[in-house]
Amino acid sequence: MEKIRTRYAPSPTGKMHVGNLRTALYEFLVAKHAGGDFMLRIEDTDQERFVEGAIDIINHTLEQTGLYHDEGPDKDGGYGPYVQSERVKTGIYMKYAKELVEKGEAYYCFCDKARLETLKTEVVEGKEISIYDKHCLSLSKEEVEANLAAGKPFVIRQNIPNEGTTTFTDELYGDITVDNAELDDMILIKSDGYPTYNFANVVDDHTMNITHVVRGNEYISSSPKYQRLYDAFGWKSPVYIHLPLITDENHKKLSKRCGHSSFEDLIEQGFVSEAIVNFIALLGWSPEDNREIFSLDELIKEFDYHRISKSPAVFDIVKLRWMNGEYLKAMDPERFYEMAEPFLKKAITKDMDLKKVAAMVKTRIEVFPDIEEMVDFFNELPEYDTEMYVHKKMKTTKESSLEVLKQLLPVLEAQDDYSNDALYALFQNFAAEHEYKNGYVLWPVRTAVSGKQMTPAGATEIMELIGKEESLERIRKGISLLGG
RNA sequence: GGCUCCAUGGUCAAGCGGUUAAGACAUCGCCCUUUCACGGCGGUAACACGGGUUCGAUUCCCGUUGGAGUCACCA
Repeated sequence: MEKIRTRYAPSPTGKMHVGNLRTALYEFLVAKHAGGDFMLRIEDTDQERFVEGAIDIINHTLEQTGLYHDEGPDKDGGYGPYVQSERVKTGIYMKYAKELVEKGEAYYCFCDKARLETLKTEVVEGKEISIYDKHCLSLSKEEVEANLAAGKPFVIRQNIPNEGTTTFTDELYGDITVDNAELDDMILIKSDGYPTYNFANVVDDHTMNITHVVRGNEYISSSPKYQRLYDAFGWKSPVYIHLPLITDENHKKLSKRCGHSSFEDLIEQGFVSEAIVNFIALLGWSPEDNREIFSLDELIKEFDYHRISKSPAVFDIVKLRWMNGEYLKAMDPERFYEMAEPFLKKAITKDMDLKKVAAMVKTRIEVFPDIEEMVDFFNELPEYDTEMYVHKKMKTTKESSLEVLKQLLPVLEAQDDYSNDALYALFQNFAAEHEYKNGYVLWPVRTAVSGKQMTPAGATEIMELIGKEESLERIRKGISLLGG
């Protein structure tokens, strides 16, 4: 059995789209599950769309997500170069294109833009549709030579017959057959001498010995053309695995507009890479059991590509948030603190034990930016409505709260130990003495001391953190707000 | 519009001829609790429709409808 080789072949055009990341992940998983090799190849044949720094983003993202490659621009495995613009220089694409021309499977085309324009007839949803009319196929060898000699710009097109059908096989979708008449004579070599993606992809996958081609569903309709290329060369076609699309909540292809379409967006929004990887792994694939939390290593172990589904999946950010929360809860406290620190410092400028605050918040947030709103009251008592003192279950009212707070004030003033335990004991005693329920006294205290409807901690923990002076001040403020 | 693909709750999804049609997120309720959250328990909620095939269809076939993708000198 030959060793499985997959490749991730991104174009350096900007951020890492989550769809692309999922493709990379599945390619990685398909290879690694079978002990195969995962390769990185940069497809930069479109100089116009090239974005400076995009290759760094690709490398950085792969590193951050743990999708290490066995071969790539930085790791020669004997199949290099691994960047298409460098491969162009070796003449490989032109060589193979000419081979096709000789076989009659491709031909030179000298049609200019203006003529091509006239071929565009139908306009559907703003898109012009055209099929090349094989005009240049009828050129004689002499005419072609003459044009070439005259330095006339040319492209090389694939020659697809108008009759018959073409079939290719996808591992998931089975056999897919289309009429050849539907297939356009696509351009293999552009007038700038660069190959198109369509051509370079086939040539490279074959020459780099790729066994499994894993790619997005959007390529399914051009796959028959690639199949014809393999057949024309007499090459064995790879195993195709087309992945279902990832869509937004409107079931449309994920776009930049939705704000969380790229890995970078997600990281910026406070998600951790492990959670992102875990989540997108489950977008279009499910394990045999009901497990949902997977490390990358566990995914490698469990990933059977036959269980990839065929229907598109909505990218549900709400579920991602939940999953991220699960990762945060399970995270090593040290690492959590490190990552939470910037957000804590943004909300709390006073001197305070931030590690304790971090611990409070760890099990209650889903993404890091949640922290700010949750802890800002530590820094400064917010304006609040005295209605918050009213709690049905605790049986507190504004009046009862005022009463309790007033009774408590001297006791708290006399208290020097403001540790959580000591304070809690104090409140319990106080409650017992006055035959109050715990909540009856703790609710107003917590409200006074936090000014918030909900807090990541109880009254006593809050008081321990802000200290005696600040606690007393806030309670006095409460008393005065309540009219006492 | 042509072609291709897809179709189980709001979402991710299991199922691969006979099931009370799993599970997770979300949602709702209860419990726990010094509030909220966490956690625990429970509830609501799905096989798009119509024909076949079959003793029996969510499952197989055909059609309808719906959705998506694609139709570049972009990938």
